[in-house]
Amino acid sequence: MPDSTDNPSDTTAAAVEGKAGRVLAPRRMGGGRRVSMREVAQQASVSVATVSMVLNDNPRISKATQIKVRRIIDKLGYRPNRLAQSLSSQYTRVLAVLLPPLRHAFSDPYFGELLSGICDRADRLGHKVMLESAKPDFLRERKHMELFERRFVDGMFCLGVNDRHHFVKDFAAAGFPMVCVNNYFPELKLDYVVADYRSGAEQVMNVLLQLGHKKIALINGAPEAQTARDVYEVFTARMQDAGLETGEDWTADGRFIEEGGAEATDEILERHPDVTAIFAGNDKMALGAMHRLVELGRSVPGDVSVVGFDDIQQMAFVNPSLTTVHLPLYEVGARACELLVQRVRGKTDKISERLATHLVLRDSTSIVSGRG
Amino acid sequence: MPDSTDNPSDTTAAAVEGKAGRVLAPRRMGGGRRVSMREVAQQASVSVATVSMVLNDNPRISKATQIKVRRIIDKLGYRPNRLAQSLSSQYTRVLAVLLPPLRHAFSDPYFGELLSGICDRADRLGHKVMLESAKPDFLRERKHMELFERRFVDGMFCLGVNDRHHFVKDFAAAGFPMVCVNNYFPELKLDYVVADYRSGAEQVMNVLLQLGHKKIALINGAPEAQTARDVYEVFTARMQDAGLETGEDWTADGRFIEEGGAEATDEILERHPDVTAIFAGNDKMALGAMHRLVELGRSVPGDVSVVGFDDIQQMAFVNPSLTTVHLPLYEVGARACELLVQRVRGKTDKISERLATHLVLRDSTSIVSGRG
DNA sequence: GTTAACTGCTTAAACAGTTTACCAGACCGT
DNA sequence: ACGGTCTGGTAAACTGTTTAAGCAGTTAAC
Repeated sequence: MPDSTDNPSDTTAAAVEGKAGRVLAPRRMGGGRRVSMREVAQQASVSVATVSMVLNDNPRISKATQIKVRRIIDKLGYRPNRLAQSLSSQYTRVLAVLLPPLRHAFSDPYFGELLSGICDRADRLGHKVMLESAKPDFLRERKHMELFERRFVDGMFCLGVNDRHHFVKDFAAAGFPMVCVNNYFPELKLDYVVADYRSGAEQVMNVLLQLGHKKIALINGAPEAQTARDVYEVFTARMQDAGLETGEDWTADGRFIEEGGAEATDEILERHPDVTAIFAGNDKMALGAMHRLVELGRSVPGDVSVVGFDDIQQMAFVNPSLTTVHLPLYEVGARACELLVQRVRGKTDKISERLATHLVLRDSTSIVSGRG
Repeated sequence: MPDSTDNPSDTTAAAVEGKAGRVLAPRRMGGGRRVSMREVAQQASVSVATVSMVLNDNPRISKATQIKVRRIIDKLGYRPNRLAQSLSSQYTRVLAVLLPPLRHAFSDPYFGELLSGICDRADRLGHKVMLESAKPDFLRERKHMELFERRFVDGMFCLGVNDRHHFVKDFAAAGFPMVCVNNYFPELKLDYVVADYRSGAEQVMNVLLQLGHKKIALINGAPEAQTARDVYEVFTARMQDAGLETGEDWTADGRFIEEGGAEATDEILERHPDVTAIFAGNDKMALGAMHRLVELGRSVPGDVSVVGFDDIQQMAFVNPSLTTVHLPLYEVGARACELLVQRVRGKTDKISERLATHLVLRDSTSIVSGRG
């Protein structure tokens, strides 16, 4: 297929291309001729300062000049260069989202929902969003600080952080706006927006106890996260309140992933074959648990009820559909974005919010079976 | 705060500040004192041009000066301001990802995987990634062009685009680097990287036919996408090759979502209650189909085999685990990123690639049942 | 009728780098 | 001793905005 002559005998195509008598000449690729404020000013017979003020709706410009300049702007198709704007003004109007360096973190619907909320709201507030992954190298080279120091961004969202991530303190120390999204650090005084994990866990325990379950296990993820500890505490407290057996051996770590949920299920079944309900700290672990249970010949919810947490998209469509706690992740992201923008604009008082959660009853839970 | 006397009782600070008796005074929050190239130059007793050349490893700088300047840079903790860098140089080193305006697009693992690949590779290549959603307003206001014109970005990825998205032509017309990620336009000569949908579909058809299926239905998404048409064409061709019944009524639109997959399944069952296999154009529709089948009392794969497409994360853990075509979405994203960066750097010859796909056999498929 | 305030715009100094053109001194051959 | 080529560096122009300070001309105040 060596086709050295391109488009032979094609005389019409170029003309057909249409619109603006093409053949835009050699000017460097990247679009025609860039128009600067200078040229607008010249054509309008005013100074660049005037053009700038017109663009910023400065009231010191007369109506007449406004219109005259705007007309020229439209005529020339002028677009202000935002690098220059940001350089001389205070703001970049860009926010960064720092994601944990998990394998393919973006494809996790949990982070996806948060991200959706952040991006949509940022857009509405006139901000751009930049993505970063908190890899070890990234942090070691202090790139998270560089983002601010080199004026890439005005503010930062931290997702999926926990007590082991000491870098979260750096931002506050340097005075850079940052908000933790869906996690918090009671002792650190950082800005945050979270879903109400405690309330969600309470609702789960209520329904499981009401269904008559007495042998309930908890599969949880990183205990380094305050939200995970919240769930654990509620679980333990409610079991004790009900006078039921609890403790370390009724808990297993599922690392917040499907495989982990499956393995944790093995552990639990080994220690307590008579378990009748499993409460998982997120939906992915719940899915792993259900999968393993079915593999081992236990029916869900017939033999064992399973409850998840997060309410990510697919969970309404797995078999059986999963009972879970709906977290308003989209809203958490959106709200975090609003608060961060306020911070960037100079708001100084403490910023934190807790959004309500609610249980979604589906088919993975049922009244305890005979032997329970 | 009327402070008519400037810097009262401050005799030393002003002198220390250096250069132009500054009076930087109440420096706004956002980290301590920002160091500029100027100050590095002064302390090192060289010109700013020299400092700039040191930073850019210009060979015209002597080893001695290199070291001297770098020492000062480290001492002062100087970080070049990238707004100024981008303003005077050619590049911003930022790429944009344009996502379709689907409800909560980010939480779709399909886009997530592509995004992961893009971001990881961009990071390695020294580029930042910005997120945008192609909402109607966004396009109407030509914000997709503004991103380039206002020098926000050097290049752009388009995800989830199809023939209805006329804006994809705008980039090429204006000479802005853009690459289509996992879709393509045979007649448009745009840069793209795709997974090999045809080969994937061939593999699916091979296995279904080998398992003895004769009544096979296809649930597909937007026929406006070339990749979807590829799947459809292979499906039809292979059915005809095998002398089996095919046609419009053996196909249904599932809009690429779970609900759509479920509804499409209803349609198909109504038209052909004797169907023994369903081939879905993506995993979400396959999940919806399985859910509906089970709901209606048909067992998977006992009564009906189901095959998906994409191989998104959770599909190994649903019940039954889904047989599907693995698309190397992460690699597609990563490769697209490499190609886009080449384009940005001036590469001019056509850029396009097709990455291999392979079938992943799991538990949602089996040999055709008795009556088949 | 002079001073004061306001209007509407301009000038020029930031902002923080890159890059081109030039220049002084060292080195070299004749 | 003199012109030519390197070397390593500098000064200045340039990127495209914002914004503080300044300045005519008009109006209002006393």
